[in-house]
Order: sequence, then structure tokens, then C-alpha cells
Amino acid sequence: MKRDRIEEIAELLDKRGKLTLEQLDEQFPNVSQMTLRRDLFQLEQEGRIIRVRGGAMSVKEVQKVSGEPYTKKTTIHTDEKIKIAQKAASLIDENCSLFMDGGTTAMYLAKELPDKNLHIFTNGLAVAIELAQKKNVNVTMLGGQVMKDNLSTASPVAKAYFDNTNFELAIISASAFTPGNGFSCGAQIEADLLKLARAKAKATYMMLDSSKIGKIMPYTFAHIEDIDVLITDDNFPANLKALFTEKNIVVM
Amino acid sequence: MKRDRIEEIAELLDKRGKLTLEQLDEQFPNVSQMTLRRDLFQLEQEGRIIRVRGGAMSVKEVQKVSGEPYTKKTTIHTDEKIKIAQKAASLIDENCSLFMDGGTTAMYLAKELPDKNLHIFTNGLAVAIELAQKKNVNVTMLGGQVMKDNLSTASPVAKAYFDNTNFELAIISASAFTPGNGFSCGAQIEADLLKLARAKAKATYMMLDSSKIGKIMPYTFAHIEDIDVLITDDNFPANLKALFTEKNIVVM
DNA sequence: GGACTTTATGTTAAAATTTATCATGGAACG
DNA sequence: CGTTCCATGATAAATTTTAACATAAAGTCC
Repeated sequence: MKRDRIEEIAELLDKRGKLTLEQLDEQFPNVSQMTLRRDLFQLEQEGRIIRVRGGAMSVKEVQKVSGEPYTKKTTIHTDEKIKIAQKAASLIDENCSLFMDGGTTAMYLAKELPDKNLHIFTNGLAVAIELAQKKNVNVTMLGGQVMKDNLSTASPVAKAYFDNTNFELAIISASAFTPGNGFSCGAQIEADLLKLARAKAKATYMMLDSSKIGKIMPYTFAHIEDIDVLITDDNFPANLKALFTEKNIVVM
Repeated sequence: MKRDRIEEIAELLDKRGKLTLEQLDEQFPNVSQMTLRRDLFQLEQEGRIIRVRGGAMSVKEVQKVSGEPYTKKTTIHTDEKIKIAQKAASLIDENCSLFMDGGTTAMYLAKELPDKNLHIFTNGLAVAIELAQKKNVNVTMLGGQVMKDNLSTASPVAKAYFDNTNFELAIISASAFTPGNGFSCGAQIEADLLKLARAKAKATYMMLDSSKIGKIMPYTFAHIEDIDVLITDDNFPANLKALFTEKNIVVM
């Protein structure tokens, strides 16, 4: 049907980056050019493609050419992060109240999250915008000074915010991890916030892609025993995994 | 010469996101459309813009979080709002500390603002992201529940934030205005925030495009005499203007 | 099941935009 | 100076997009 065809077109465009109407016509010989045009129009409305003269291109394709500091980051280790985000999304039940940080992995989680009844606290500007798209998700943004490199906020006043709020789950990620130094990040104020979130939550889930392993950043905000679940990718070393499992921490 | 013009076009496109050839023609009345076309072609070759039917768009624009809901709104009365934003931008001096709301007009102001040493408080997610692009601007995001229709936050705790901060200027806009009901908006909590910002600031500048005139929204947050400067467009009725000027309020 | 409405699609003509081509003027250069 | 090169402008031709209407298919409601 219509929707199937539209999805197929979107997929093709994501794959090829750019297609002319002629090429699309070849791919879909059983419908008219006008129909394909209308499909492209709809996809454009949905913000997934950009129509250009002669055809259309995938938004993702354009994003690859990126020069911005934040978007650059999002292209690194994308596949692992998406897989981690998908795993994390599968752990979140309806009616849950949770905290998410503002990192790129959290951004993918925000995208993967189904539109369920949830209440989410976050300090990520981009994360908040992404979540705001979902009708059933209630989003609360934590205020504070905006950090330009990762578009998230942090503030000494955050505690005041947390005082009147409750959440069961903190899903956070780290910029670096070693067994000795634990989970660390690059800003004191960010570390403070994450510590607070961790303390406030009943459980802490850590998303960590394996590229972070062996790195050390200035501020540690959690050690191995502070977390409840570690969500990582297939390249996570077995010997490290043992370190977690022997402390009854689930690694997935 | 040629290169200068091309750079200017690129800059404009980064600011506005998207321009039609007609709009470009207005901006550059001394060259022909064909020349502008050739400039766009060259910029496309350089990978800095994407040409679309009718004009071109900035690559940066596409890289923004996809499918923003407020993009719908941003297409209405765009030209007036940009002009108002430009006027407002010209009023802001270096080293100023100010509050900006999260509306679409504020969004244009954020884009028009030069990269000067400023400290800006805002409750707009998109505004904060836009401002974070500027190296010299220090941005503080106000936290709170995210309102999905306009991507801004509001919270009863905002007062706590304001208590420890100072700003000279509040640049805000309203959803509706009549002489009797003053400046109003659609959410109580938003009205509260704007009132607070107004009270905190030494001066209040109101950005109001003329399409808002005669409309009434549920919550009034300011009356004529509460503001210091009214920034509006050329369609602002003369009789209303008199109402402001007789109270020594600058209308521009 | 039949009459109705809605939705998706195709066809064609009209409108708009882009490309191609050639002509002009001025700057650069010997 | 004369020549060459480049940027620009004007116009016509080609292409693409939009708009309008017609038709077929799919639901929907008694």
C-alpha cells in the first residue's frame, strides 16, 4: 500500500543518499510519477527527506557532511550507540519516571523510545526536543548553564529541582571508563549532576559503548558497584564483563 | 565582488535556514537572478548549501534535529518577524545580560544576534541551541516542564533560579495584544514566568508583530505601561502607536 | 449487500523554475 | 592599444513542478 511504498522510498533514499525521480520511477514501475511525487512530498512534510530539483535526498545524507561540533560527534560509533539505545529502550516500561543525560547515546535512546506514557527528566537540549515530539511522554528539562560542546545543561541549583521530584530510573552514559577510575566525564558540574541523579534514582543503568573503555576523564561520577545494569555493545571485553557480573551487575 | 557576495549569501542562508530566489533578489538588487543562481550553484559545489526548488537552504539547517514541530509555526509571518528581530538585535549592547523567551520571534532574534560577549537567559530549547552556536555568548537555560507546542519550558521553581541571577533586559513577545487586555499568552505558567522576568529586569522590550493585534489569550502578563520599548513592524496601526507614545514608551 | 463517502491514483494542461546560449562590458595583461 | 578572460545580463528552450479534474479502489454505515 501507500505507507509501505513510502517507507520503501525512505529506506532507499537513506541507502543511496540521493535519487532522481527517474530512478524512483524505475524502482516503482507500477505507479505513476505523480504518485511518487506525492510520496516525496509527504516524506518532506515528515522531515525525513529534502526534495531537490529532479528528485530528493535523505536528510541523513546531508547530516554526514556535517561540520558542527555536536553533529560531528553523533557520527562516531553510530551503529554501536544505536544498538545500545535499542537495548536500553527495551528496558523501559510504561508509566516509568526516569532521568536521562544529554549525551549522544541518550539522543539515540530518545529516538528509539516508543511513544509510551513516561515522565522523563533530562539535561540535554537536543534530547528534550526529540522527546517533545512524542505525545505521551512528559518531559522536564533541567536548567542551568548550557555547555556548548554537548548541548546539555548543568547547574549547582539542580539539587533544588530534584528535591521535589521523583524518578525510579537513571539512564546515563559516561565519556570514559576504567576499572580503577570508574565512570568519568569532562566537567565537574556535569559529574555533580550525574551523581545526584544516580543517588536520587532507585536504579542506575549505564550505557557505555566499548570505545570509551580505557579512557580517563577528569571527574569520576560513579564506580562499578554504583550501577545496576551496564548496557554495552558486542566488543565489550570478557574480562571486564566478569568484573561486573561478579558484583551481580547485569551486563547486556 | 563575486566572492564577497557569495560569502554574504552563505551567511544569510545560515541565519535564515532557507531562502527563495525572490528573497535573495530583494537582498541583492544590483545583480541579476542569473548571477545569484550561479552563486548558489557554486556554494552547492562547495557543499555548503543545498539547492531546492525555488531557492536554497543551509546545510546547517538540515543538520538540526529533524522534524521539529515548531518549523510549522516558523513559516507564518516570517518576514515581519525577521525584521522585528533585526531591530531588537540592534538594541543589544556588548556585555549585556538579558532574558529572552522561547517563542519563534525570539528564535529569529537568536539567529540575528551578533556573536558578542553576552549572557542570555532563556526558556526556549531551540533558542538555547541556536545561541549555543555562538562562541562568545554565555547561555543559561531555564528548566521546567517542556511545552510541546512551542518547545519552551516553564516551572513554578523558576523563581528560585531568578533569585541568584541578574539581568538588565527582558526581551519578550506575546501571543496576543489588545489595549484593554494587554499582552497575553496561552499558559498560566508561561505568563508567570514572563511576569517574573519582567519584574527582575531593569527594562522590558516587547517584540510584537502586528498579526497579534486584536487577539486575546487567556493569561495577561503585561500591560502597556509595563514595557519600555515596543518593537513591531510597519503594519502597526497609528492609533495604537499613539497609545504607547503618550506613555513615553518607544515604538520602533 | 448496496449506497455513500473517503482515499489513493492517473492524466493532462498550465505554471514556474532551471538550464543553456549568446552578447556585452570591463578588468587584466602583454 | 589590442587581445583575452571573466563576470554578468538577457533571452529562449528545456525541464520540472503544481494544479485540476477524472477515475478507481477501499472503507463505512445503515
